[in-house]
Amino acid sequence: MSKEQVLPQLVSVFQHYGYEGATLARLSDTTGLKKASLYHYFQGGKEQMASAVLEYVADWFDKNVFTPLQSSQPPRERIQEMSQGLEEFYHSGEVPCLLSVMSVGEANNLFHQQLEASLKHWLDLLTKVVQETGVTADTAKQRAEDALMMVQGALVLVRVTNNTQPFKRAISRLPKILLDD
Amino acid sequence: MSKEQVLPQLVSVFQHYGYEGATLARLSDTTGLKKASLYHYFQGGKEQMASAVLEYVADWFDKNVFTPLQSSQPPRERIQEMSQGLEEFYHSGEVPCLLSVMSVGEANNLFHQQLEASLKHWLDLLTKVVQETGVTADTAKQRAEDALMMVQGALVLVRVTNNTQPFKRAISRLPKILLDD
DNA sequence: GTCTATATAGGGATAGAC
DNA sequence: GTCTATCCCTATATAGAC
Repeated sequence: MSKEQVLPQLVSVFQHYGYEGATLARLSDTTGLKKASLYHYFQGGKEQMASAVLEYVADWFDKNVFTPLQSSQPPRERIQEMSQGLEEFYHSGEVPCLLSVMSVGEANNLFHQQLEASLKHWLDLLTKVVQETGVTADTAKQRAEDALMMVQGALVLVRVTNNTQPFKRAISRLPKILLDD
Repeated sequence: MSKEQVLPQLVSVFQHYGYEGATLARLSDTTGLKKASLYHYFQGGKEQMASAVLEYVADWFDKNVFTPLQSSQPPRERIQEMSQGLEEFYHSGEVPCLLSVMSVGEANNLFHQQLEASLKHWLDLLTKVVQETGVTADTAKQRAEDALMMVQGALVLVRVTNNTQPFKRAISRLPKILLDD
């Protein structure tokens, strides 16, 4: 068993239970590793596990969402690829967003910098893509913000209503929001 | 000291720390009442406190957001009044949304019905208002969903970026989203 | 109605055997 | 590298005095 094998399982627990709800007992049950074994991989304990989880997800986004956004294709195609990455990650919204659950309570103090950096990076890249279509920097930034709000809001709606349609629709409307079709 | 006096303080703790993060110690510190005194008001303990908090907020929304939405004024004015209620409640997004923080982990099991009912009620009322402007039921529902996504997403963005502008802009754009200006 | 004191369980974390 | 056993602290909850 390696760190890379347990991390996705830890990710899932933190996504679904949040930082305080992600108890060592649950992390242990999910991974099949006893608490002491988890401490073998993460000497910093739960806090380090959460930090590693955020880093893991940030890397995943880099590869599957941010890199496509920076490709040499036309804006519309890049946005399309981003959408595919989002659908793959959030599974139509069935998977809660780490950004949202980790920005609460104690966790928000511990990881605020990591969270803010990730979000701002995403916002910056999106803004640049939109700007390439010829709009002003301000307009581009607002559209990028609108797009992220839509995605984040959709994730909340899906969680509460147990209905994945809002997420699917939000994703499908990203091109319209960003490119003003 | 009465239940009505402590409830707003409990609301604040649950909003900022979530269900698992809202420890009795924090609830005690915030209210100035010792734990045993909190149990005097809420014999069902923390679970009942959370439930009462959700009910309190639902009542507040009924009075300050939902009732205005059902007035005899034209749709635009009613939406304007809803926006004022939202601004008052969320303080430009500085106050996290209970719907979002309570739909995580254990709390999501305990309170899912209450949360879903509140959200669906809001969605229904908004849909009706939009429908009065002459659009189809489907279009009205989609716009209502868009509006709520925008608000919820804005609250996440504000929490993570420590910048209230997205929320203010989201609120100001509600008429456009709902009435398609 | 509010308190101190206390009971009981669960949380995070560590020691040390294998 | 994984485990059992254990430590200490915090969390929820209760008993009973004032």
